[in-house]
Amino acid sequence: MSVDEATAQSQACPIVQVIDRVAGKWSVAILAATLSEPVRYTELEQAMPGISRRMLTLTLRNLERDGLLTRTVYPTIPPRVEYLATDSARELFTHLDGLTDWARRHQPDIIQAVEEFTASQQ
Amino acid sequence: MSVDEATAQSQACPIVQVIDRVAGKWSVAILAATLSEPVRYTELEQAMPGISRRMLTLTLRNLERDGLLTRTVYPTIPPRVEYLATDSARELFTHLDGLTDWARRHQPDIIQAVEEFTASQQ
DNA sequence: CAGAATCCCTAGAGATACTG
DNA sequence: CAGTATCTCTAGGGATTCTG
Repeated sequence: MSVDEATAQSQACPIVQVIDRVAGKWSVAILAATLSEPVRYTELEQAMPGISRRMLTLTLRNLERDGLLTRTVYPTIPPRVEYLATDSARELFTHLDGLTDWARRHQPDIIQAVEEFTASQQ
Repeated sequence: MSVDEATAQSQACPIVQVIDRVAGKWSVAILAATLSEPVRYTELEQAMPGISRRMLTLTLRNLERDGLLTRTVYPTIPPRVEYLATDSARELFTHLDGLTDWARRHQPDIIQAVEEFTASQQ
């Protein structure tokens, strides 16, 4: 691939779109938690140690907006809201497996590269 | 996968590590441009329309630090510096193809989902 | 040519308190 | 229970200027 081709591809690049959609600090974790079964708001809050209500709600809204998550409200008292990943999100996750493998295989290399680089900067 | 399993996986999650490494605004584009041949600093600057020198240098340094890019200095006058993606980065990119396919296939769905969601918020 | 240094501004994210 | 509403802080990123 030439530099120009790379540039053109990067502009409307599908990969960039995927990354943008999933780059949030909690997005992947929340999707992973809702892949196989509906999960309630409070369950998610407990499953994500350290997340604030604000970020939980914001991330859920974004995922719902992008069609990666469905939000189902049961109008009971007290209210009950369940979140479930869509087929689209499940399919996305199958493609993430390749990346996961890469990360696992190259983790030592990366750590070493970072150490060497840091050392070379004194 | 249970909620707890998803949580545990998300903590030291390899996927999160990959995303963190590639989530920068210009990282993927720069890697793509240097995949097949060494590219000079100025060539990169011209190939990435809109990038500032600051971000170009910062992104290059991060990629170099993570072992995804090599930086070769030719001590000539004027100086000449070439950047080239490593094998590690090239292998990473093969795994990005799956994501690219997903993005291309689901682009219409996502656009529609966003439109419907926006509409439903009045 | 290939950067380093500086200033600034905004979006992402945390903490806390309030509510249908 | 499942959210809003504020306030705040930091890091990512842009614009501009300086230099070996």
